Amino acid sequence: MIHGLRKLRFNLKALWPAMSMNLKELSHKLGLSQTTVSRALNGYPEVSEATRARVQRAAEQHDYRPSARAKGLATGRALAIGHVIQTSTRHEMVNPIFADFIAGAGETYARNGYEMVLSIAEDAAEDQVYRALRARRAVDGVIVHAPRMNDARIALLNDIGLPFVVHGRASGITLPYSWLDVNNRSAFARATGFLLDLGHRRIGFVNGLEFMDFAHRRRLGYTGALGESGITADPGLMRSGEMTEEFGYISARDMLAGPHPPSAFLVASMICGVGVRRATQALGLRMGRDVSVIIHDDVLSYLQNGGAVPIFTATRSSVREAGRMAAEMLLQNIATPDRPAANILLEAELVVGGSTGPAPQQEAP
Amino acid sequence: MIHGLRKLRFNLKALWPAMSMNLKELSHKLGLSQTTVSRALNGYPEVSEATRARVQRAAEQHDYRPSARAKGLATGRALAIGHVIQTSTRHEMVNPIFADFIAGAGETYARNGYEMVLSIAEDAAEDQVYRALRARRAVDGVIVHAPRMNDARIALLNDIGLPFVVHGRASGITLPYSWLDVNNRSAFARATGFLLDLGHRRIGFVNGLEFMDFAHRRRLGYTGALGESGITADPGLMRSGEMTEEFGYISARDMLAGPHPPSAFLVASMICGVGVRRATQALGLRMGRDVSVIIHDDVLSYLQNGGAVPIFTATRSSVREAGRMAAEMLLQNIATPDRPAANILLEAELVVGGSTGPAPQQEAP
DNA sequence: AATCAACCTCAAAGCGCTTTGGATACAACC
DNA sequence: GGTTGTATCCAAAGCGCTTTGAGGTTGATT
Repeated sequence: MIHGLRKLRFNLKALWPAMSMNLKELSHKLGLSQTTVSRALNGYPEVSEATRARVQRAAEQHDYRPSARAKGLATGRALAIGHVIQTSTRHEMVNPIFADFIAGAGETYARNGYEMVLSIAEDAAEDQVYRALRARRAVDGVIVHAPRMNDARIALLNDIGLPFVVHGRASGITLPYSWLDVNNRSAFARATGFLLDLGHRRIGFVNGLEFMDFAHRRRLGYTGALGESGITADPGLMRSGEMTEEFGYISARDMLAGPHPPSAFLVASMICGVGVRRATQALGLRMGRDVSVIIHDDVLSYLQNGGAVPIFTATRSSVREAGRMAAEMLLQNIATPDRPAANILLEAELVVGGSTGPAPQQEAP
Repeated sequence: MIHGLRKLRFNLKALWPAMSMNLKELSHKLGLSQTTVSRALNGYPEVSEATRARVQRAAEQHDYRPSARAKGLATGRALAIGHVIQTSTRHEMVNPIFADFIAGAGETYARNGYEMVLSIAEDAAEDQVYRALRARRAVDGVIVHAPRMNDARIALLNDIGLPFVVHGRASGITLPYSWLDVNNRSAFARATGFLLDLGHRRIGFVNGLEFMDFAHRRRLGYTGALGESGITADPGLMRSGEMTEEFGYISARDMLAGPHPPSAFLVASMICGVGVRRATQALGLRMGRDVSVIIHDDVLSYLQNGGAVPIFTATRSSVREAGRMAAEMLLQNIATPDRPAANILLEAELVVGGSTGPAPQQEAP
């Protein structure tokens, strides 16, 4: 029985289709040593140009490509970058930004011969995922997504010595680390200021979950700008939650139903904005006239903010571009281990669309 | 100069942090051979339970995890599945479905100890990406996304002998292959029938790009159902394009502006549906009264179709669940190479929301 | 003719695991 | 006592690459 099992396994391996061309066979075909062929293909100078050309041609012809694992084993580098996506069972939400970020980062990896490996981390087991990634030498580094305030992952990764770049920042962490972030605070302060200039005084704020660092900073921007104009933020005008369409809808609907409804909204994302729009229209209000709305636009490829004329006035910053840049940063960190932590702070652009206008005149009571 | 370069490379490797615990060291610590430790950890019966327990405890304690590459090299399997995401430069669109599908598939992989590797394929170079994946033994199999009609990838993958499962199907391919698909044709036929039953006779169809197989089948469902009711599809009521919000908006706006506007729309996705809604509302029409709308809902986690009461009447099928199932299918195919091609056809559910209602009475001319 | 670079090329030793084909010890059986 | 199991364990041979340290060939220089 035991031996039967073993034999089965063995047979499986034997049945495996003839493995593709490998270095040994290729060098044999060429009448060269493996060393020479390897050197020729990896651009070492110890090989004559004539030989190199011959080798390269043969490699192409036989569609030879070195085995990723053998190469990795020999060189000690994985030539792969990890992205850990968190999918909590509580809120089964996949970050909608993820796909575009990945697409951007992927371009950078492809250009540099790196692979991208994705891991799913369920809730608490997150630490284990990073640890495992490191222990199995599965990746040379990771991108940390969606940092929370005081995010524990940063210390963890420093501890276990796995190079990383954070997309975003983590307030409360004092150690230096590499990050790339949008200036959420200034973006939302500016948007708030824009609404104030239009005469709005009661501005509803539909924010993301505020333990997320970006949401925290956005709130600071919002309250700060109000404060500078001598306005105290009204707790009744602030909502925080997972950024779904439904959340935008409910938040706006409830605020508009209150005794002192806002005349404008500051909204965390395009998707939320769609929900806010649904709420305003359900009440027969027109966006840009009766109610002004500013959203944050991540320039997601599948949810563009209109065509030539933006639908929403928005603070804009491409998450795909962020992906490209973050990946580049990480690859540099890996290539130069002693490099000090690098930081990039991107400023969002304010684009004016049809969703904002002067505050309606206050009706006499 | 050359030697300087070499030395640099060498030094880098030397500087590399002390590699984590490996089998050799662990077995030495335990006073056992590598064989025994390996067997103990991999559940072979030739090891006493006492030894196994001792080994497992030590492994945990030292956070030992076998190197993925060494293991892969030794076993001949990569323990990784590839997903190729296409990002054409023409239309810089990332498939919005992708993130949720991946999340579903990732759960399956995680449960089975597999990794997920993503590759970006730019336009034409797609073949090369699959070839490279195979030649470098980077993955044990791939999931094929977004198949087109007569998709050439299926023949290619069969050729190079890389196990795969298609998410969707490819009309025109006669060879058997494994796939998992939603019954798009019946779903759209049913939705069309639903609208016809409500008295709608002019039904606009906002479809995806029709060289995509799913869009092709949806169209067959739509025209088929119309045909059964003795209605010939009006070319002026059919649009096909990349499924963005803007596309939905423009399509609906233009059709509604025509001489014989439709009283209902069949729409390819939730995102498109949002655009259609924007168009109807811009014209002062109310969804569910003046204009009926049915969308296809992939149950994306970040774009749910409302809360308890669906916003849109929809044909519904969870893409995340599809990811889970497709991944399972692929893992089985890999485990049992001679297994005949498996197919799963999921039926979409029709959920009735607030976006549909009886056709408005025709006004007398 | 001898020497010396400069240029090519190679055999062999890892990288960290799995797997094969024994080896060893102990008990049980005839 | 010798044989046969049975339960444990091990040394060593790969897997496919890179890299080290050396060995050959040329052709030019003394």
